[in-house]
Amino acid sequence: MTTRTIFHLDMDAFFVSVEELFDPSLKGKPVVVGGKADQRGVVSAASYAARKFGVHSAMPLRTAAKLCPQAIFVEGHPHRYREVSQKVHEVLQSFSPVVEMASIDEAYLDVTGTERLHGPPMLAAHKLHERIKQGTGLNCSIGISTAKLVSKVCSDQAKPNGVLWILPGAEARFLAPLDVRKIPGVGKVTEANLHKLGIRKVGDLARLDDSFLEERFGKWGLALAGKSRGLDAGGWFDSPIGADDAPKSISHEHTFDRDTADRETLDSMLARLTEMVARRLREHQLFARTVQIKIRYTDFSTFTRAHSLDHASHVDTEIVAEVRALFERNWTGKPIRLIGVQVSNFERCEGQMSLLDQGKSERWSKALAAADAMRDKYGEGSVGLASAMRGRFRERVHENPASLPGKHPKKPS
DNA sequence: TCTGGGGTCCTAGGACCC
DNA sequence: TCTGGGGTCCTAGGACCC
Repeated sequence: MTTRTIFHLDMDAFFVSVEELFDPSLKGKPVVVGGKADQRGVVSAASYAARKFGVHSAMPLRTAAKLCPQAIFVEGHPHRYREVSQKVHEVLQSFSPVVEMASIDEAYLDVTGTERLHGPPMLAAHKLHERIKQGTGLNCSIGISTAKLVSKVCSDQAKPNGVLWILPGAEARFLAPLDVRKIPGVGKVTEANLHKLGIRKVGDLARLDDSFLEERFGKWGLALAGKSRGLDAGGWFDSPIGADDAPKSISHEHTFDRDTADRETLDSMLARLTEMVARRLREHQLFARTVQIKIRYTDFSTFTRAHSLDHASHVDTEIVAEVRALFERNWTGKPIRLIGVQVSNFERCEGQMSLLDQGKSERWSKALAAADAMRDKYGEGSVGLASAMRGRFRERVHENPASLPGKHPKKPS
């Protein structure tokens, strides 16, 4: 096997940079994307100016507001992020055919054997960097090595706006002095567990016996041993770039502004979330067998309850019936902070339906396609199951009484 | 400091089957 | 009468990532 050359490209402060693209006055200022300063929620992204105050992603918005009161808080524009991400993807595809978007703002490229086209790795990376800048107006960082994992760590070390190349054979030496937390997959919990064993640096990890790690951390420990030596060992990192992008689950969830035990509010939210989930199933031409709900109470205790249907479905009414049954059986009646709906266990099929069901489902498919088209044209709120609609109107009334026709006092003119 | 939303992968026990 | 062993599916929970 020849050595591979893997690029990992990561956009710098992606959400913030896109916001700056649309509003250049934000440039250089402390900007926080994720919501208003007093909202329930967490920071999605923070500008480098905001990070100086200790603000970072996943931090509660209210905490960020305390650390940096002068920060500009913006809700964010997911649609714009997707659009720019698509542009990045196009630039990458024009550069190399073997591309995998790992998330909205990062990608892997296998550029093995492109030397004649692009030159040696460092030159190729600078070329790519320039093309991304030209195509999107944004900065990125690029890590280069023989393995996905090392390249990812590399691009992180290269930030902001840099390129870093680890020569073949130097992987372990590069990783050794870094904190174990730098290894993708090692989070708070694993870090703490490793610290308890006196393991702080990747080098400490690399020196241990595989068997020791496997004993303590199972299958994962074995992968960890490989990772610490710069190998794409175990799980996702093992897979070639550009493999299998079919979703394995689809979900939507919602955290209420204030915890609620109101039947109707909860019911309509469940219906709405189910509609969104079912719609995306149809977009992917998938049928789901397993339906799951999620409930989080005021004290943050969180429960999931799942049930598998006897046949796979992507029909709103079928899924919502199961969602309601699960909710009915498992809600304690206490106020709820968050509810969610998830489907999984997908089938791509038309198969195993009775003729009667087929007729029924054909009619349904047509009706649902029409509803989907309506939503595309007039927005997500235009069509819905009856109870989801009730919830929507209630909310509109709540927000803005004047928006409902009839029953409201005439505006003074 | 009071904790979003969308995902992936792993573990583990019990059911069920051969 | 006291109890196998492997494989797979289902369900619940948890760590982690962006």
